[in-house]
Amino acid sequence: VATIRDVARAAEVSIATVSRVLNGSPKVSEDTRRRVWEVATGLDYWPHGAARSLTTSRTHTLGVLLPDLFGEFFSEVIRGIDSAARSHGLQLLLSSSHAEARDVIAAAGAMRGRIDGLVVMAPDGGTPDALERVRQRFPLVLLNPRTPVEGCSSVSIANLEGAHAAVRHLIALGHQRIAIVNGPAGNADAQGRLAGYRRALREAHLPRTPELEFAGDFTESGGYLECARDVAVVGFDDIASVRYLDPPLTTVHVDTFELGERAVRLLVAAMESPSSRAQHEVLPATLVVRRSCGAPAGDGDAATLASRRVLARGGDQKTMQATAGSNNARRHQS
Amino acid sequence: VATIRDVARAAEVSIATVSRVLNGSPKVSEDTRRRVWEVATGLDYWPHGAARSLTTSRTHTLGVLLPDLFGEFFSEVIRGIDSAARSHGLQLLLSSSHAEARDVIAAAGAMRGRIDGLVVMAPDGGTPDALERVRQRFPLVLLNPRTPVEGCSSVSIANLEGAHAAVRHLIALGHQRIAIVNGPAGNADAQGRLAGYRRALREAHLPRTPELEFAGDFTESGGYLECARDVAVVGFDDIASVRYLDPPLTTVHVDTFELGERAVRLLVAAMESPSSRAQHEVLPATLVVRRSCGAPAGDGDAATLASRRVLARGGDQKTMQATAGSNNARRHQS
DNA sequence: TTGTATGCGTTATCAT
DNA sequence: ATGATAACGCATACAA
Repeated sequence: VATIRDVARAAEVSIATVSRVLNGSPKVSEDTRRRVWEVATGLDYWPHGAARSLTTSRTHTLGVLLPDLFGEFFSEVIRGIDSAARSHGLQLLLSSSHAEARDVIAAAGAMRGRIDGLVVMAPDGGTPDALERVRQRFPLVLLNPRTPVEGCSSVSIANLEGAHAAVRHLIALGHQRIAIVNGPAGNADAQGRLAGYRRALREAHLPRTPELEFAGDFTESGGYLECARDVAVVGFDDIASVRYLDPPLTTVHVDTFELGERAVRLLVAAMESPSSRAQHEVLPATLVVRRSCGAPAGDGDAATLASRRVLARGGDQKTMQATAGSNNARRHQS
Repeated sequence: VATIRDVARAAEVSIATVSRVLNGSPKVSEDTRRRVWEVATGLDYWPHGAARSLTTSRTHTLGVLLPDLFGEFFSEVIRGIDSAARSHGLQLLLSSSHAEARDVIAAAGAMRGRIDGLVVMAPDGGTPDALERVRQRFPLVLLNPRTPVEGCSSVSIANLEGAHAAVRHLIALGHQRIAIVNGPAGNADAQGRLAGYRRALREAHLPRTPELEFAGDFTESGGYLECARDVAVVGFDDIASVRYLDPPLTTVHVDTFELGERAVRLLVAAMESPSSRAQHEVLPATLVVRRSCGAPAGDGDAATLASRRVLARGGDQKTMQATAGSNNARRHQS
């Protein structure tokens, strides 16, 4: 509970001098510097953050707004954000569960004067000009934005390309009836993936079947499909646990950790030179072939059989599944 | 960038009146109240958090110190913390990667003046009197403390009881050689689990075999065991993904979400009445029997066989595995 | 009901 | 090299 004034009194100097010592100003005699340090540690003095940032108008803190915290996807995003922030000596002010635009505004408003910049993962509903109001308060970086915001850096996922590669893979394996279990229609990721899915079908001259386009909710249970036939499955995001499924899930891999890391890098850049132009980075989404579409090594029947169980259990958080009915008449009973 | 003064000027009142309106003071005429509100929203005025908390000495923010952010365990803890905090209108200042005592001190110090209370999950090394220095700054709650701190609420996991139940289960199934893949020796969780493990052995009059007590690191790879025999496996923590393993993992279940939730509840209680006595809650750890120790329904052989694969892939974050060589001479080749 | 003035704990701009 | 002192943006006790 000691303030800078207490230290000054005890060290018999002015508070200005104490401040100089604490901030490592060179214009202090070695003698008093030592004395002040001793007194400060003796009183166990801790500077008051709010007071400090009131004068400096810097908080050394980054705000983070997420729609949710559930599951390995967000977990890794935060870890990436934290890692990058920490390497810049920045703390994290976290706030989640922002479904609507005015939630975002409210949360950002509560952060006014407490952060130097903000990372926002906008919710499905999209936040049209709401983000514009935020942007003129502090530097802003968007994570996977539904639509770009003027003068605002962003980093997003190559959803279209990822889904495209996934469906092409299934087609190459000989599948013809290919379904997509997607996210909500308004969701930016979902839209990109749907576009990739459709493009791949188009390129292969396969018909587009509305009944095979499911608008899920990115949850595990959302991945359930009522289907009694064997299917090949490919997921999206490659969260850690899917490789332990049986069979290991073939997925589109996205480096979620890096997603968060990059956002912070862009944010720091924007903070350091506010005049610099906004940058838009896109994280690659690459196909990782494991065994849920049939084993590469030839024991395809067993793998295909097993893949049915994976599907029945549902997918994973933030997971898109492109499914295909086997047209090779491989049928088994587990 | 509008301050309270700008609003006051534009509304032709004093800043005191603006402050009153913003904070919902009743002693304001309905007329001026409306006018101030209009001007404030017109100027898109956002109160400055640091300034506000400098005068009120309240921040509406909780600090959270964790040793790490990796995996489903911490993910759920944070989610629980966030959920409870949000229900109290509190924000979260997050900081992770605190291995040593002085890391904790440093992180807590950086939070001085920015938080109203602190939740700390102390690292393995333990933080003897370091936490004492923290405690006299703001209300403090410990998550799974290695050793209790005077006047400091805590919530921990019934590690001993959980491990005890797990080992008893294995013994009841007829296993005699039971190993434990644990965490670091200094870790509080690890110590409790080891005690429970040993007690169960003792009660069953089974010999204690030092070679079967492995000090792992709570990571997935740490769960690897070089063993060519079939084993039954039981994990600890019951993170979401283990039920999707094949066979589904029998584990000691801990409500990790609630762990975080409770910590915040205790913290809020301590914040509201600083004079109240410290409370120590213990979260139950109950055995959930799935199939990794043999199927309850009788197809034990197949399940035991499959369980070997689970072990070979390693356990999970924050997972203890009690493993047992089958003494029933059930041997299979996968 | 409203305004004035003081203080919250720092940093920074002046002097000295 | 050091010390007054004025901000920083706001809340509040006290006056009016």
